[in-house]
Amino acid sequence: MEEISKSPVSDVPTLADVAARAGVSTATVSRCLNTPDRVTEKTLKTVMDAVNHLGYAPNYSARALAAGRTNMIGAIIPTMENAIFARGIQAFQEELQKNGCTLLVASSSYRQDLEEEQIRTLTARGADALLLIGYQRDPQIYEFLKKRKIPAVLTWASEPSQNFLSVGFDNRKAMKELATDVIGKGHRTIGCISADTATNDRARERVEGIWAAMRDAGLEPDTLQVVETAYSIENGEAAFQQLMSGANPPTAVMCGNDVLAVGALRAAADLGLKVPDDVAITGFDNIELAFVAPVPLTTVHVPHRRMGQLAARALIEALHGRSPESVELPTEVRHRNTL
Amino acid sequence: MEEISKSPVSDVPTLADVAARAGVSTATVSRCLNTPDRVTEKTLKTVMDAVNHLGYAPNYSARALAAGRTNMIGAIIPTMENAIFARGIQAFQEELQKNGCTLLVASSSYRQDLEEEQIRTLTARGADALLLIGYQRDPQIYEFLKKRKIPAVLTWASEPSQNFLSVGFDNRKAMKELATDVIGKGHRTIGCISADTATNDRARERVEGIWAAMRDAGLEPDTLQVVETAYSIENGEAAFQQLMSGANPPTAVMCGNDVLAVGALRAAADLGLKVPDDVAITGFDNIELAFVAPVPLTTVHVPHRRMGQLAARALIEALHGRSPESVELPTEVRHRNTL
DNA sequence: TTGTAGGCGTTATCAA
DNA sequence: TTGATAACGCCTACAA
Repeated sequence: MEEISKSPVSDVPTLADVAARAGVSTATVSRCLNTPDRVTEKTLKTVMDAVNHLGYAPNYSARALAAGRTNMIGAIIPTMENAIFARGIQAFQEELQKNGCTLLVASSSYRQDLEEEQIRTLTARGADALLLIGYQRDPQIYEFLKKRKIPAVLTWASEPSQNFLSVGFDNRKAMKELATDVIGKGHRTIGCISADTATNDRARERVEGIWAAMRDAGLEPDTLQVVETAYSIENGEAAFQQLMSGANPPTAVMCGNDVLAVGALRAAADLGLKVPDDVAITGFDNIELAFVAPVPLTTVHVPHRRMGQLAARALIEALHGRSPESVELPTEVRHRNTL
Repeated sequence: MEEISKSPVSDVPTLADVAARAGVSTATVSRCLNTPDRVTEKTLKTVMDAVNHLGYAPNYSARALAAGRTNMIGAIIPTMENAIFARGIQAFQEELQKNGCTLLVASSSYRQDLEEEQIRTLTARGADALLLIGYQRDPQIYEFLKKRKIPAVLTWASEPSQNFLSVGFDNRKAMKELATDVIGKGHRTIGCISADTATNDRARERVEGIWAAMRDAGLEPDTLQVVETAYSIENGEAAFQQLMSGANPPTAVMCGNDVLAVGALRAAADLGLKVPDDVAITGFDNIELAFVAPVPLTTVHVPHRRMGQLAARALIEALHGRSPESVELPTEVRHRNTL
């Protein structure tokens, strides 16, 4: 990595320039910009005229340094590639913007070590607050954030201990509800395609939700055939094939998300299996893919946009020194044609 | 919008703290961090020990203020909601990260006025460089960037005049190629569902590509039936219905992107039309949706990830004071089952 | 190789 | 209501 050198500074106007032109002090200009009510209407006008004339825009680095606050909020998400997080983050960003904050993003590629690195990077960059996905991470990270007094909101999950601010939903409950429906349809041999349950709390809770439903129905949870794989259509296909070629192929395959489910759907078609007659398949998230799929997917609807919006509000609240409450959003089984 | 007040500053270590602990000056610490080669191995070790012990992390606001550079690069995209931009932006971010830069994002909701506002915001926030989508915008913006000496790369398009740095592809050529195939299949009555051609250069060029192919084939371009609408599956459905209920329903409907095409596909199914027998439908972008669609979509493949990566590199080059060349990436018609 | 010291553009405290 | 002025944390000539 080489040094980046900046070309000779272009002369962008500063507070001092505005002050000079308006014939006031820089302090007054600053007030006009930040607390207009603490200034005479007349001086305000004079100053704003100067601002407009010069095309002045504040230097946020300087402002951040002086004020100890950047108005930037960071979000670290596993990936930007699929619609799962995109919708929520889009809403998050819109809400931030309404409140004068800018979004700083980083992606962790579903890796905990990278996430930790990103957290340090974004905080060093001055992120005033952070949006994180899920709750499972090294306790040191939480200590770090606490020590630095950086509010964080955990999303796409409901933090069980309630020790942290979270705006999300109960993955376990949501999946249990769907699993109960699956079992209600008479399925007794069930398969599951999941993301890595060791590091991904959302994935783990979803699997646990299936187990819970099985127990409630008097089924032996151990009979759930779980295949763990990374989220992608291709992996969903492979996992489905693996499940169906086993000794005791499931009659229903519950997938950790819609992307995997679409893969399963394709694999089923390749195997000549009719969905849902030969095999039932379910998803999770209710992204576009779900209702555009070859067979419209029965899945769990998650209020992504609302979650992003509320997460932003919670963080803004926290930055205002208030103590926002965690919120658990409702999810809802969306019945379509694969169950 | 209310003031955000920060809680009493948590004591995060500063350069001075490190210097004190290592028994050197702040200048030396700064050198250890930025130009390790200009420092004794011994002092480097002493200093780095202190850094680690204190858990020091640089304050980027201060650094930015002093150095006149933030190492943040902004991207303003029409929307983060769908996969069209997500894949490219993800790659862009990954490449930035490799080079020590952080991504700042804003979305313009496909509105030129908002985009302009975002450009000003991100530059005020200190973005060293910018990624923009398309090339059509108020010339004043380009002047503004030039005056501020902020490198910008135009993407998802090839800037025709070659006056600006761009890393993208030729929308016109790409769509012309696809249209030529459509015509080659014998279609003479063609429809087109496009985004707003007045403000969206990519959309406009794609339509022009169809016209060009028609002219080459001796067809009258005016006979192309164009419906303009915002990108969404629902709008694609509505537009398709509108086209098919016209006096002279097309036998082929070329869509401005895959999202619209999927909508068209659904509408066709609702109307009881077989694709491609009764009507051909094409997309653009080749996002996941395209090959998962009820009928796998014939579309134009765009190298999104490569584009994002090269755009990042171009910007980094520019920040190093070099003059990167624009690059036009090849696209390629992906034949599947809807034509 | 290292230290000194000025300055980057704002904010915010304190007087006036 | 306004104006001086001291931070804010770091970088970088310039000296030593």
